[in-house]
Amino acid sequence: MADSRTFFIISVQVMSCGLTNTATGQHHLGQVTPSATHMSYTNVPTTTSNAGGGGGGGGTGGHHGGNQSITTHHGSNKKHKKPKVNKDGIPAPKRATTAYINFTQWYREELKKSGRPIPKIGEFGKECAGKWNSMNEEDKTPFINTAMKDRERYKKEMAVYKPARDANKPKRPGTAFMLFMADFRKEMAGKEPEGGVAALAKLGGERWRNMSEEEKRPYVEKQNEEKLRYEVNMEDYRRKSAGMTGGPSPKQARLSTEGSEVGSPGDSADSGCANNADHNQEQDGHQVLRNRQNVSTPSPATSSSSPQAQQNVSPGPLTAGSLPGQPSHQQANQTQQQQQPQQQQQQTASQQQNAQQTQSISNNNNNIPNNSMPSLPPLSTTMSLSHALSNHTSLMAGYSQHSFASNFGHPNAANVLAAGAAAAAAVANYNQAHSGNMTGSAPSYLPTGAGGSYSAQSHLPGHYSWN
DNA sequence: AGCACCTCGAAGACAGTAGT
DNA sequence: ACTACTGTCTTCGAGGTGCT
Repeated sequence: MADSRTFFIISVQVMSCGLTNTATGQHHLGQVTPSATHMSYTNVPTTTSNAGGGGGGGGTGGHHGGNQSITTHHGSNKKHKKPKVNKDGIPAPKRATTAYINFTQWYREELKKSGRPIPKIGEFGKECAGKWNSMNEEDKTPFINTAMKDRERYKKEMAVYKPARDANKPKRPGTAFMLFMADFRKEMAGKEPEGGVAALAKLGGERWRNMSEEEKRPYVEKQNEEKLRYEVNMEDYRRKSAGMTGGPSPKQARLSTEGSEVGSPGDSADSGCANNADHNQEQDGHQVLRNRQNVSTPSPATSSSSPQAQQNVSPGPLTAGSLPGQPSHQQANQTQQQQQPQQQQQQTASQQQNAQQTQSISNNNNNIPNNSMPSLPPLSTTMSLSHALSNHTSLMAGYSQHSFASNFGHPNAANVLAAGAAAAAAVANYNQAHSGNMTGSAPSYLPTGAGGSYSAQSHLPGHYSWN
C-alpha cells in the first residue's frame, strides 16, 4: 500500500528534473541509452506476472501480487471484477504485455531505485511515451524480446483456455446474409451510420428483412455454392484427419464405440463374424460402405469402365491385398500386426498357420496402389446389400465375411481369413448364396483348400446399389 | 432416428480495454 | 502515452446435445 500511495505524491518538477537533467538521473533515467537499457535489462520484467512485483524477481506463478497492489491503487473503484473463466472454469490468461508495457514497468522500477517519486499516471505515461519514442530499435530489443516471450506464454495459456480452431479445418461458408452484408458494407462505405459497426449491422439486418425473396436469391445461390464447396473441403478435411489419426472421424469413432469397435483386435472377426451376423454387423457393413464411398470415391478416370479397373474390381477387390489401399485400413492392419503376438498366444497352431497364410496372400496382392480401392462395377440393375445381408439370414454370415474381407476392405479381413474354418465356411456360404454361378477356381485371396469355387464373372454381373 | 434447442462462427472496422 | 487484443452487432446455418 505504501507503494501505491507513492503514486499520488506528485512532483512534476522534481520528476522532470530528475529524469532528464541530473547526472545520476541521466545514467538511469535520462536518455535511455543502449548501455543504460542493457544495464537494466536484467530488471526488465520477464512476465506480466512479475510486473511491479518489486523484489519478486523470478517468480513465474500466476499470482500477480505486485500487480495487485498497483491495481488496488488506481483501481480502487474498480471493484473486484469477476475473473473471466471459460465454460470449463479455466480462468482467462492474463494478456501478454507489449514491449512498451515492459518498458514502462522497467522505467517505474528505475524511478523507484533512484528514489524519486513516481508521477501520477498521466504524467508518467507522457514521460514513458517520450522516452519510448526516442529509443532506437536496439534500445527496445530487450523489451521486445521479453514481450515475445510473454506472448508465447499467453498463446500457450490461451490454447488451454480457448483451444484454437484447427487451421486446416475449412471455414464455414458464409450465409446469404453474410454475403449480403459484404455488399452492403461496400455500398455503405463512407456513409456509415452513427454507432459504428453495430449500427451498420442493425441497418443491414433491417434491410435484409425487408428484401424480397427475389432480391435475396443471388445471395442464397451464392450461399449454396459456398456450402457445396465447404462440404467438399470438409470431406477432404475429414479424410485427412482420419488418415492422420489412423482412425475414423470423431463421429464415426463415436458410432464405432457405441457398436462394435471396427478394427479392434479380437473383435468378432475371427469367430464372432459368423456368430454376430446380426444387426450390428449389418450396421457395421453399412458403415464400411459409407466409409468406402466417402473415403475412396473413385474418380471417373479410375473407375469401373476400363478393363483394368474391371479386373481390379472383381473378386480382386477382394482380397486382403486391397486393404492397404486405404490408409486407415492400412493402419488398422498394422495395428493388428502389432498386436498379433498377443493374439497369437491365444491362437491355436493351425490358426497361426492360417494367419501366416493370409499374410502371404495379403502380400501377394499388394500390387494395388495405395489409395486406389478398386472401383465398383457400373450399376445397371440393382441388388441391395441389405438384400444380401438380411434376406438370406442363414447365409448372411458367410456373405458378410466375404464382403468385409474383400470387397469392402474390412479392417479385420486378415482375421476373417485367418480363421481357417470360418473362412472355409464363408466360402461355402458365399457359394451357396450365389449357387449356380460358381465356376472356375477360387481366387488367390481365399485360403488354399478353402473349398468351393468362385468366378469373378459370376460375381460381377449382379450389380449393386448401395442402399 | 428425428426433433427441439443451444452455441458458435461466418464478415466488417472501430471503440474499448488491459497493462504501467 | 502505446500496443495488442476483444467486443460489438446483425442473421443464418452447421453441428452438438439431450430427449422422446
